Amino acid sequence: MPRTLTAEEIEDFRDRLTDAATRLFAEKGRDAVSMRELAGELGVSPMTPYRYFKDKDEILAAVCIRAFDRFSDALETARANATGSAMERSSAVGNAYIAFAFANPHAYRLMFDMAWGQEHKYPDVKRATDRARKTMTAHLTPLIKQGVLIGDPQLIGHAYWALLHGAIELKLAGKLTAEQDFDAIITDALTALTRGYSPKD
Amino acid sequence: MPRTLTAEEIEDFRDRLTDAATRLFAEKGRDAVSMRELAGELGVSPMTPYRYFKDKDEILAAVCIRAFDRFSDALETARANATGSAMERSSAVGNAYIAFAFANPHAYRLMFDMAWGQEHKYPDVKRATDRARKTMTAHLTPLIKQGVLIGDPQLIGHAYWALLHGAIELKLAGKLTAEQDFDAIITDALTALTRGYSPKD
DNA sequence: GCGTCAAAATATACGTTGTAAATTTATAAT
DNA sequence: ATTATAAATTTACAACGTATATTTTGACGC
Repeated sequence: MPRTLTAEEIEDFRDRLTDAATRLFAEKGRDAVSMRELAGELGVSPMTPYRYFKDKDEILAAVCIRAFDRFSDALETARANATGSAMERSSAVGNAYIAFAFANPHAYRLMFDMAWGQEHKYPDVKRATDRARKTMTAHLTPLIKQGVLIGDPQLIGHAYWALLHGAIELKLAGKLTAEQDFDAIITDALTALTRGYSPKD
Repeated sequence: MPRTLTAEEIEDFRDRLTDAATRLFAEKGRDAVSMRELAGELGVSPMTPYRYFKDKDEILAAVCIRAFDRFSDALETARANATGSAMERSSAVGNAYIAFAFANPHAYRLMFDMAWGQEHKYPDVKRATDRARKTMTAHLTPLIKQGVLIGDPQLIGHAYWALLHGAIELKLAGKLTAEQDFDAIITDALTALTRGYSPKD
């Protein structure tokens, strides 16, 4: 009988390949990295990755999931380390969101490019997304409980999410010029949105 | 002496090819349409488009510019046809924005995918973007003049832009589930943002 | 009208891609 | 040691964008 790969060996290979893919995608973008280059990075022949991943998309999905998890980690850490009022701690989460996106633009883009209407193919992507969603909305509950913000936490969370995501995408896509400064826009818009969700006066 | 193409003939071919590309990209997405298929659509050999466009990216840029122009047209038409208060007419522009994005998801994505940090290569893309930017902010000026909204029109315009764009991208990327309904989110968020930019009570 | 010359169009070809299929290598059980 | 087979590699293929080579075409001087 031949040697068979253990679950740990499989997991280890997948991890190493996902790490390499994450690094290379971050440097050059998704389409600029070939399967051959990816395999070469691990010192194996071009077809070996296909024993561990169905195809390139599945590797992409793994990178996407990892990115979402690092993202969630970053937000949770930011919140855990933040001090001050509930509002200040929530701001720290927002800042961490922005910092992650600009520190990892390719990964950030991949997180929202994966699937495009076929996310059902990779349920783990959905799981990672849902974790991030919870992370992004959880910190709002205290604010609403305290009456600092008024409304449905889910709706408020997604409003902030959409605003941050949109501003970041505009910036990454080069749609904001020097005059349309990202920091000025996001500061102003976050202030307005927060004011809109605040109680009267 | 051989026959040489007139400026109109060149323009005509470019138009026809851009139209075909727009249609095919809309159906199948950018990467699913090959140069060979594109040429076949016009009944010419695979290399003929290269006499009229430098490469596939330049065709993409042309499609992107056309999309931005149709987009600007749609917003301007919506505003021109809208009746009621300045606020109601601005809402019509927002609705037209959303309608365009969901009616032309691939074109919409292409508008914000083009370039990614190398938009300087296609100055016409920037021109088309700037027209859209003006269209999106122009209708806010009356609102500010009337005191319905308070703030810098550029900043307010980009806040709405970011919010709409972000929510649309989240929806198109499949990040909003049934429970996280797009209409509920965008309605709530737009209301809050508008309230945030409104004078005190 | 006819050969001529260059623009326009096409045909061919190349390197690269993702990956299917065929082949080789390596190892656990007999 | 032989054998069976998982794992890895090699080979191969179709499709891609496009560079280069070739053919077609039509306006000009004669």
